[in-house]
Order: sequence, then structure tokens, then C-alpha cells
Amino acid sequence: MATTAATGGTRQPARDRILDTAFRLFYAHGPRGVGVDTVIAESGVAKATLYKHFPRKDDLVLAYLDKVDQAWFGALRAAARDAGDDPRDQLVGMFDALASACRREGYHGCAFINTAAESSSDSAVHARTVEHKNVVRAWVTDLARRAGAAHPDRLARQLTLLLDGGLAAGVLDADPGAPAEARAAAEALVAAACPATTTG
Amino acid sequence: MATTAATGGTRQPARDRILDTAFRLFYAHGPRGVGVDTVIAESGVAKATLYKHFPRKDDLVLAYLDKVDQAWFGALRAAARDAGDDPRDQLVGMFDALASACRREGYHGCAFINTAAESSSDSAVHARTVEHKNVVRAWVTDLARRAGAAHPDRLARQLTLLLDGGLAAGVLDADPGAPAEARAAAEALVAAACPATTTG
DNA sequence: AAGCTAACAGACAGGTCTGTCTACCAGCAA
DNA sequence: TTGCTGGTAGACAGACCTGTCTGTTAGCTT
Repeated sequence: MATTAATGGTRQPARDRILDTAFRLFYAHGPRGVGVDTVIAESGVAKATLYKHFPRKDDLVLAYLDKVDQAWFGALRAAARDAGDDPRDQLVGMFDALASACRREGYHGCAFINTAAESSSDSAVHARTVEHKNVVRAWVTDLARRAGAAHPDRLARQLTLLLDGGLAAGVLDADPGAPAEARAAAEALVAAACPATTTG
Repeated sequence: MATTAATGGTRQPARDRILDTAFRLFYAHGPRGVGVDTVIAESGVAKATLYKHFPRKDDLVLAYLDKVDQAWFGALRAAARDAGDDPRDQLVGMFDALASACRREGYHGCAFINTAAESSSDSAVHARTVEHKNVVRAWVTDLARRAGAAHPDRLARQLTLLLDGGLAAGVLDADPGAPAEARAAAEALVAAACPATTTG
């Protein structure tokens, strides 16, 4: 009857179980749509334990956003890396991360945008969202610079607009038209902004 | 002390007052972030009156979305019309509606995306959002066809992606970089997709 | 064996939410 | 006068929310 061995062996630490559960529930219903009690019940944790690791619900929400940041930014970099060595291909290749995200069961759009939508503009959530988007855009800008874009910051802005638009549109229809067209548009914009130097 | 003449003359009908208040509050905080009691207090209406016109809160939310649809779609068409007679200019000109929306005090992103984010995928809100986006995209597709685009549906998809991306990004930074760059990207995509026939 | 840490279990307070209900009132038409 | 329509005012039920608190237990270290 030992609780820590109930599932047969070493269980995940309580903090990880809380965060994993919050990640799943918050993404599906929005942080405001999930009560702390539900997180507690589904993660099999005591209330005091949750409030020990995350004194306010907002702390849990921020930790959730950090987890999302790692996952999404990681997926973007992986997709770019898989596209080859040419930075121009990488700029287009990162849209593969968008396509596979939209395909995923239970896809519900950009967690940052969704969470920021239910928060005021001076909240910590809003600030964290701005920061996330800036980090991603800075990375894309660097890629655009290495791709030889005339105005790397402008190209990066355009591509991240397409990315955000694709994240939003991916919720609304099941057909993969949006991500595919986002990638096509990115190809056109990259081609127009980056003079081809290596191949004709 | 006559209540109907308290503001000095004929007051707006109760239904309009409710809807106007809901529009303002729902957009600012999200429907889930605004209680029915707040709408009642701020619109100066009795609870029974609100529930007479909108039996469920969800009915009020849908009416709110319809109001948003009229406003936003109307602004898009007006911006396109103001851009001149050439459909290619109109495709780019509609991005002026995005820019002025983002500039507006209290801008908080796309009401449809924000509301859908806090609703489940089988909700009426979700369906209404899909419908709205489809109507707008159909209109853009028609514009693209008249602009002589090789693939009007593809161009329309790309442009609406930029539009949605711009709506999302406009919440996050105050500087007008996003809408301006969305317009610039639209120009490039339109130019690439529509062969110039009238001018050289 | 003793003590510490981390977790479990769950009651509780105080507030907010939606939606229903009773009771009253003003204006208008028959 | 009578009755209808549309509105006001606000109590109420029942559920749910966050956050606090008391008490217990398992495992590790010394």
C-alpha cells in the first residue's frame, strides 16, 4: 500500500507530475479554464504539495509557459536543422515544425497567444509571451542574416508573422492548407529577400 | 427620477445597451473573464432583462462575435475600397485596416481567436469562428481572382495568414513593425502571384 | 532509534460564477 | 378599468474558485 510505489517502482517527483498535468490541461482548456483542484486530482498530488512548489496559480502558469517555450522553440530549431546547411533552406524548413504541430491530435493553437488573450497587458504572462516571441524572432533574424537577406530583421518579422498566422489558423480547419501555404509563402519571401549566391 | 429618462431623453433599448457593454468588456477581458453580473451593472439593466434577451451567456457571446464580425469585416472592405480600383492594390490596402486596428487604444488581438482559445473545439463559438474566417477568406479569394492571381485560393490563404499573424503580433508590441511588415510581405506576395497587366 | 524532509489527505473560509425566481412598476391599448 | 409588454430590483441556490490550515505517513540520514 506504499503510495510512492503504487504504480510499481519509482514514481516521477511530485513537481514534475504537477507540471506535466498542468501542461496538458492548461493547453487543452486554457489556464483559466482549469481549476487547481483538477490539476491536483489528475496529478495525484496533495494540495499542500502543489502550493509548496507553486505558491500561486500564476507561478504554475508561468512554469507551463516556460515548458511550452522549450518545446516549441526546440521543435523550430530541430526542423531548421533537419532542412540542411543552407540558412535559406533552414528559414523555410522551420515551417515543418508548424505543419507537424498542427497535425498533432489535440492541437489548440499557440499556447502563448491563447494564455495572453486571457491575461491583462501588464501581467507577468503577457511579459513572458512578449519575451518568448522576441527570442524566437531574434533567432530567425540571425538565420536571415546568415542567409544573406538584405534586411534580416524585416524578413524575420515577415516569417514570424506567417508562423503566428499559421499557428492561429491551424486550430480552425483540419485540412493542412494553412501550414502548407505558410511554407509556400515563406519560400517566396525568402527567395525575394535573399540573393542566391551558391546555386543558380 | 424616471429611470428611462435618467440620462436626459430617450435611452438606448436595453438589448443594445447590453450588447454594447458586452462588446467592450468581452473584448477587453475575454468572455470568460467577465461575469454576467458585471455586464448587468455596467449596462444598467436588470438581470431578468439580460436573461430574457440572451437566455444563456453563450448566446450573448455569439451575439458579441457577430458584432465583431460586422466591425472587422466592414473595416477590411472599407480599407480595400479606399485603396483604389485595382484589385491588386485592394489586396494590399486591406492591411491598412490591420494597422489602424493595432494602433487603437485597448487593442487586444483578434476577438475570434481569443474567444475560440477559451472554448472547446465542438462549441458554437468555435464554429462561428471558423465561419467568420471562411467568409473573410472567400472574400479575399474573390479579390485575388479579380486581381488575376494564378491561384487565387492559395494567394488568399497566404494573405489571410499574414492578417491573422498581424492581429496576433499586434498585441505584443506597441511599435507598428508588425502591421507594416505584414503589408510589405503582402505586397511581395501579390506582386509575385499576379502578373502585371495594366502597367509596366 | 531519532529526527528531518517531502509528500499525502482533506476540511475549511471567503469569494465568484451562472441561472432562476419573486415582486414591483410604467406605459399603452382595448 | 383591465390586461399586456417590457423593464427594474434583488434574493437565492448550487456549483466552483483560490488559497490556508491541520494532521498523518513514508523514507532517508545520522
